[in-house]
Amino acid sequence: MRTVRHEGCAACHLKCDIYLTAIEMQMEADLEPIHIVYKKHETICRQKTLITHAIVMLDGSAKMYIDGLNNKNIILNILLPSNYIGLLPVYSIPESTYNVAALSDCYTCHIDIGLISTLYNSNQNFMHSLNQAFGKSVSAIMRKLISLNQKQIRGKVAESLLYLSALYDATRFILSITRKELAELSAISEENAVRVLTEFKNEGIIDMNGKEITLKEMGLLETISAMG
Amino acid sequence: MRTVRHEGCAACHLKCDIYLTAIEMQMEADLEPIHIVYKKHETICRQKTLITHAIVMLDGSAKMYIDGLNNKNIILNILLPSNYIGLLPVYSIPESTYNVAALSDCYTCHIDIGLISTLYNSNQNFMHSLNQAFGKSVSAIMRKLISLNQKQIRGKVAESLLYLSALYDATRFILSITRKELAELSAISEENAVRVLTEFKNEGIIDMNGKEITLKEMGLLETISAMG
DNA sequence: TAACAACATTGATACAGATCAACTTTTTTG
DNA sequence: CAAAAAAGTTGATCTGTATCAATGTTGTTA
Repeated sequence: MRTVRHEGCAACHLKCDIYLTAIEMQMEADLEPIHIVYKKHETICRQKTLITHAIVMLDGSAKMYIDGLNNKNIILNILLPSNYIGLLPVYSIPESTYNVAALSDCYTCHIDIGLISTLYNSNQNFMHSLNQAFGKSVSAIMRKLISLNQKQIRGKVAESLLYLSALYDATRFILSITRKELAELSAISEENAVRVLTEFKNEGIIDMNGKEITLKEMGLLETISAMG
Repeated sequence: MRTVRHEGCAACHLKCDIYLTAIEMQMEADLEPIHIVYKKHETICRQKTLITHAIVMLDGSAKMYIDGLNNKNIILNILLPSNYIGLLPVYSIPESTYNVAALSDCYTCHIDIGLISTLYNSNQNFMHSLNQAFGKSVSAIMRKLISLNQKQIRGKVAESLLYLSALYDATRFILSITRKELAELSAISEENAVRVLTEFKNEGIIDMNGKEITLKEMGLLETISAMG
């Protein structure tokens, strides 16, 4: 982890609503953003700790996950640039309900949560954009509740592959996560994640060598995911 | 289902924030509340349908649940008087992500969602109270995600019993749900729900005859729930 | 670049929980 | 109030998935 002095924040301007809103409200001087670089594997946010800053992803990718019972975590989603971390206090949740860890080196910008709340309360557009993001994550979690509970492993893996495909907006992509993490994203064991991948490969549904994966039969994957 | 003409709404005044806020904002005249009585088993809110009104529970109890894959639903929680249904549009989710069905005859009050949004936008206290409720439900769902995924059946049933105990604020209560619904609340099969209940009874952890349940060893139940 | 750690893969085994089946009890309703 | 439907119960069986074990591969670092 490396703290970088704020120098203009060109990146933030491009990647986050907070800046635009602060400027609009003539509160840019209050921002005092802190840029922090996290190395791969470092923890960016720890479950059950007090949230003092909202964090904007500027570069890199990270996993959002919750602690499971026997060291078995569940990955909720993958965070990419312009995603926010730590908005929960706006909704009266002072402590984080999830962890975030860097999947690659991550450039982030931290902004005092009190200022976020002020902007939220005084700017309706900003409020709506945060509410929308929050609302989306709620419906996403509900979907996940169903799939993790009722789909079997092939359906879960298919869903994860489709999720990653949508995330990278490509049917051929380099897996940014390990097999173990793919398993955590699907809430199954690592061994079964591998097994299903090879099954899919043998069935011609995907191509795979190492970290590079190509989804060949999107329709089939969607069926497998939907049927469970 | 029976629609009742609005006559003063004394019950609503007592049971909901919306009224107090509307009065404060001098918008009481805009409320146009509709009182609807649902009979046991009737659907109050259907997943994937457009939400036009917020609904306040005035009397009775209902289950909030999501459609599973093979007609296997998951009950998220039980709703009691003063609980709200259908606030999602405030967070830019136009369609319901869940169903609500009456567990007993339910007296409800429907209020146009547009008015709720207006109140939300113009009154910070109201906004905070809705945000707080929304935030709480998010953390509750996250907890459920873990428990439904990683606990085994004894842990799940113990958790459900503790949930009901907290809900009714009593260690001895009449189960308002069937065994099948207890199973859906725990995301296990009906048969296993019954089996675990009899196990708990034989082990002296609970007392049970028919619908009446007494939690005798709260500490033990908490351990079982926490351990999985 | 050698040594070690992390990651990936495959097969064999064990087990928790779903499903099936048969039956009893309670509740609903014509 | 009788008949039918819904709810509750128990045992036997089946199956999907976790776990264990062994081994290969890739990546990291001293």
